[in-house]
Parts: sequence; structure tokens; C-alpha cells
Amino acid sequence: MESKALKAPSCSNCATCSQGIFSVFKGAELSRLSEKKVFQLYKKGQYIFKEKAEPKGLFCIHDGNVKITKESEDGKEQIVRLAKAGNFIGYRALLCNDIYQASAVALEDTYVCFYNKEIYFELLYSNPAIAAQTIKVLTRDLRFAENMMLNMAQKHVKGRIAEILLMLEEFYGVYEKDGTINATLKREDIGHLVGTTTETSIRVISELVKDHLIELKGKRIMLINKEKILELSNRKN
Amino acid sequence: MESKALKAPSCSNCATCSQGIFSVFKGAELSRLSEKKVFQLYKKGQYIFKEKAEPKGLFCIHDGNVKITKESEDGKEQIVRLAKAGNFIGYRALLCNDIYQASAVALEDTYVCFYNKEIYFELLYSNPAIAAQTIKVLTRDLRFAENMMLNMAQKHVKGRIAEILLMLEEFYGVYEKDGTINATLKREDIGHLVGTTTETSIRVISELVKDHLIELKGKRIMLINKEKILELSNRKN
DNA sequence: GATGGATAATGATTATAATCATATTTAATT
DNA sequence: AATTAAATATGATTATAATCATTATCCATC
Repeated sequence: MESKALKAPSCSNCATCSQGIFSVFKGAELSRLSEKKVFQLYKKGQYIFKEKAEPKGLFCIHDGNVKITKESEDGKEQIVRLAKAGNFIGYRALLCNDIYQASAVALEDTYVCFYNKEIYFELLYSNPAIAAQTIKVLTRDLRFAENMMLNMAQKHVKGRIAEILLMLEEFYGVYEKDGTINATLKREDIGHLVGTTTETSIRVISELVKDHLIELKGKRIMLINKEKILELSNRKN
Repeated sequence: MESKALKAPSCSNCATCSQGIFSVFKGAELSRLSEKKVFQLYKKGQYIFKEKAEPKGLFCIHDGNVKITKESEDGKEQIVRLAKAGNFIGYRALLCNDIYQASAVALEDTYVCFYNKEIYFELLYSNPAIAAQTIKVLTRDLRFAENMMLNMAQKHVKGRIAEILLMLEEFYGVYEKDGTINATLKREDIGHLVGTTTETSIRVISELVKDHLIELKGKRIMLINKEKILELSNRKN
């Protein structure tokens, strides 16, 4: 599988990336960015970057969803973060001159803008507002990661999954037509998010359906009793 | 318990904080920092700051060890990070203008320098190198947090504790005289680091002693078979 | 050196989730 | 439409760790 190079949309009139690291750019800087970027399609399941590889630049998701995963020594996958349109990925390794500590995989067909690191660092050093924005993004990631630590360390699988479902709805939003979460994660992925097996993930979600806390519409999930889900996520059993 | 205000050591000839956020400062900036800082002793068990409070500034540990903890809704403690002399604490909330998402507790009698946020932000905005240094610290924290996510999500308690012991030795170093880890964490704290109960933490550590992977010298722990410990931390059982 | 409080150790029982096995359903591909 | 593959579902069994209970040890302080 090879990613395809496509005609890139201009950064100047792009609405998607407006909350990310580059949100502080305007006019001239935006067109400077646009000039050198590469626009690519990664098909569902394809790697955008791989753990242990050396970063060559920064990615911004134009359309699609991505999971950031780590692999344990015995081969199990852990999803450490999710990313959607407008999010940047691959900046942690880049910023501390490290190899990637995690991989990025397209959860569906995903369009990505790539900025090589020279451009990124040139802009980072020339514009203090970008540093500030970068710091903001990192602190948000750190908060998320530490919440996940607590989630996994202190809760039983049911509570963890309840919390993750609330997080997914918050992060991806809902499809207005039917109220389902705007993302289609497999049970396996949900398991990899909360540190459990696929079977247990399936069982717990089935239970939640049986107890009328959630409903399935095809592959998609709708939360129908958020108070109870929140309650589940807060208590241990 | 109230923290005591003491005569502060000068930043200008302080060796401890040389790897932290302020490591890029020199001469005039260092004395500017020194002028306004407050030096305090927090006794063992005392809070340096508390979850949900509003940050007033930045702390730098001059001497001692600190745990950063979060509390789950049902009252269980999770240690999300450890800090030692030279480390800064309390910057995450400050940097994103958030309330504290975690508390800081002195693990032993600990001396801390406090810089109010006005000074910190003044220096952060005036000196791009500090922003870069701050970014470096945040990426390191993020890497740690994501490793911990994997540790907790994918491993059994024994493997988690093995990994934490290696981390503790790496982070605190060993006391040359007897080779023990330079920190005295209670079994309870170790449990709170890896998301298990005090009893299980005690049991696992006893097993490790019985299997000659570690040795206890009073309250202190010495790793005597690191290869085996590493192996334990990598496999699941 | 005795007392009390914290920390560590250990046992018995129960709850939780992993593992292994096998269906069933759904989606993808020819 | 038929075939295959992937994803979901469910059952039985075992492994792991939580919980509850009790005892032992260490330390600080009087």
C-alpha cells in the first residue's frame, strides 16, 4: 500500500485546521505553508508513520480519523490518542528530536497535509505564538494521557468503556440525523483504548445495549442514557 | 500544617535546577528570578498544591521528592508523575490557564522555590529559549504518561511493578554505599503508581524478594537481577 | 523500654477479566 | 449470488487480583 500524492487544498482558505498548531497563522504565512506541503491519501488501515521511525515533518489531518498506537513488547496494541480532521500528529517526536514512540494508522480513508520539518521549525522559531500554541496542544495531550492513566489504573473494564464512550462522543461529536457518535471504531479498537481484550470489549458493549444505556445503529454507537453511563464511569462496579 | 518561609538560596549559584525549565537562564535573568522567589519547606506528607485549585505560580524542587497524584471519583489515588530535586512542578495547569488537575505531595521533607506566575510568563514570553525548554519538558512528560498508559493497560501487576522498579532506579539513581534506590516509597505508593491495591503491591514485592530479583535494606529497595526484572516487565506472566 | 500508630505480611474468599473454543452475523470480493 | 474473510457474539474454564480479615513488624514518642 502506497499513499497517493494529490493536489493539495490551499491552507489559506482551509477551515479544518483552524484550531491546531498553525491556527495563529495568517495571510503570507499561510501561503508560505501551502507552497511546500504535500497532500496525501492514506487508505483505511494504512500507516501514516511508524513507531521507531525518524520524523521528517509534521502531519495535519484534512479529512478522516486516525489512531495513535503503541505496541507492547509482547505485541499487544495500545491506542494512546485519537486524532480527527484539524488535528496535527507526529509533533511530539519532532519537537524533542526523538524517534516516533507510537504509530499513526488511518481508521478510515484519510487525507493528510504533510509539512517538512524545516518549514515547521522555521515558523516555530520565527513566531512565538506558534510556540505558545504548541505548548497548549501538548498540555492538552498531557491532560488526556494522565486522565487515561487514572481511567485504566483505577477502574474496572465496564467503567473504563463507559468513560471512553463519553470521551468519543465529546471528541467526535454526533451525527445529527441519528444521534450516533461520528466515528466507527471496532470493538477491537475500543478494547485497545481501554486495555482489554476484544472479547471483553464485545461483552461489555453488549451488556450496555441490553441495559439500554447505548444503542447500536449498524456499526455506529448512540449513547441513550448518558447520566447512567457517567455514573458507571465514576464508580467501580 | 503550614509551610515555612525560609531564606532562599540564590538561583545564580544553584546547581540543582540546571536541567529544568529555567536551565537556559544566565546572569542577570537568574538574579531577577531570585529576587522575587519564595523558598519554603514542605514537611513529609504535606500538600504543595491541590487538585482543582488555581495555580498562582511555578514550583521548583530544591531538595526532596514529590509525588503528583490524581484522585478518582471514588476516592482512589493515582500517582501520575514523580518529581525530584531540580524538577519543576505545577506548570501544566499554569501553561494552559487551567485549574490543577492533580495534587503535589511531599514524599519527604522537601524544600521548594516558588516563582509567581507573572515572573514566569514575563520570562517565557521574553525568551524564546524558555518556550523551547518548556516544550521539551512537556514532550518528556507526555512520553512518560503514554508509556505508563501502556504499562497499566497491557500488563499484569507483576510486570507493572517490575517496570516501575526499573523506572524508579533510573529516575532516582542508586545510593553508592549499598546500591539501593535513592527513594523510599511505601508499598502503598507503589500500588498507587501501578494501579493496584496495597496488599497486592506487598505480595508482589515479597515474591520478587523470594525469587532473588530484588533485596530489601530496611525501607529501601535494591535491584539485584535487572535482566530478570526487565524480562518480567516485558512479558505478561 | 513501653505504648500506640503506621506499615508490612499473610490467609481465605470472591469478583473480575483473560483465555480458549466455537458459533453467528456482517461486510467484502470474486 | 456465492464465497470468503472479518467482525461480533457467546460459552466454559482458568488465571489474576480485589476484598475482607487478621497478625506481625517496625518506628516514633512519651
